[in-house]
Amino acid sequence: MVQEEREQMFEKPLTPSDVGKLNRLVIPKQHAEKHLPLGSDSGLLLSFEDEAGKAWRFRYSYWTSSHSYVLTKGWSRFVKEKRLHAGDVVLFERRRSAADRLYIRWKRRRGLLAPNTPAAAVTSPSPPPCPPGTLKYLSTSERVSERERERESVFLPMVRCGAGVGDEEAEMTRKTTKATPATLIKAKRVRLFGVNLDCAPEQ
Amino acid sequence: MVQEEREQMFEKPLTPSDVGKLNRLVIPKQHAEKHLPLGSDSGLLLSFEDEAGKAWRFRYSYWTSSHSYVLTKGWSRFVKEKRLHAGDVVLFERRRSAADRLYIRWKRRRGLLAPNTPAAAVTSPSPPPCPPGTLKYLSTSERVSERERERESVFLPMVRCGAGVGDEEAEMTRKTTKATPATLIKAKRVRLFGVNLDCAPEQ
DNA sequence: CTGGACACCTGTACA
DNA sequence: GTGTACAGGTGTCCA
Repeated sequence: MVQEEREQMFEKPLTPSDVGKLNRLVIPKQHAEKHLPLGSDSGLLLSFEDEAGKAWRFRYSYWTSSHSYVLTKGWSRFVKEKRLHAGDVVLFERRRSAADRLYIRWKRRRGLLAPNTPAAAVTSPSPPPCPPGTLKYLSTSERVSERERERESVFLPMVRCGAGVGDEEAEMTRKTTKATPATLIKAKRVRLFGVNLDCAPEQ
Repeated sequence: MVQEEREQMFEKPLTPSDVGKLNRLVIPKQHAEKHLPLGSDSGLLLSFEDEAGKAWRFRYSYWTSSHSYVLTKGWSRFVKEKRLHAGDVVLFERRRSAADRLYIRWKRRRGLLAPNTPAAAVTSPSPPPCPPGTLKYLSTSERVSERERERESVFLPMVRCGAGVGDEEAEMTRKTTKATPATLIKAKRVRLFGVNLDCAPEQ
């Protein structure tokens, strides 16, 4: 795959609620306001590309009741397909040369006993459905029902995932990206990150 | 009371959600589209008469997201006053000679052990607030709040209802009523069931 | 401030 | 496999 220069916007370690029945991801306010300005809109559809080139559309909005920015619609499908769990980390990136291209990546939670060991983390680019080399126990509630396994092929409660390993461990730079200040978002054409985007305004 | 010839449009066994906190009744699509055409309107106020002659106005609308027809505004008050529970059945009728006259009736759920026993069902016509001869325990969540008792007078957790019994068991014919095909609904004056109605368009 | 109304959303069942 | 129906939810608005 061609090397595209991307820069990380932010990352978030997933909470139990982020991967639970609430079907939403809370985006820390600081990151949301710096990188994903909502403007005056109540909601917005954003498209992120995963490591396989698959597009993921998420509804992005602000919940006044909880004063938080959230990804709602579409998020639960992502959680399911990627088999994300609490502690796993999602990373949001954008292409440096074209800020309208958004990317989403993920990595397994670092081992609790070796938090600084790079090898302890498994990232998304490999086989997305199941991280390689990990021994994972799926509780009954986590098991994928037979009827909607989508593209998965392993559904045993205890599965040993494929041997494919070796992935560039994303550099976890904490440096804040030099983001364009929040721009007013209107209708279909949106100026985001200083770039005009075609975002479908809801309804 | 004078014998008015009515015909049943449809009936629906209430689900827990229909009588719960969602404050809405889902009307099965087949029945909605056959008997309650919405036309191009997003919402409509329909007035139904109960067995006591009391008028009940419900907001009737279509939820595009779930592709379902629903009664919303006013429905929860009906559920409360009639003490409806999951499994109870609501019946929607119209007068044969004047299709603009809509009626709503209800009956208690049939006993699970004697599903074909007419006496096992209690219907609406008697004392509307509480079916006669029944000993009913209201859980805290079912209790009517002091603030919106409206016309009710009994609010004890455990109440023994009046002695009035004996009601004609409504014939549960499954025959589909020969309904007028959906007619375009516009503004205040509406053609419904082949009859012009004055329905207040919302907003 | 609270509850009702409202317009969304989703998992499941099923044809 | 895909789409439809709907039971069961959500946050937001507003009286």
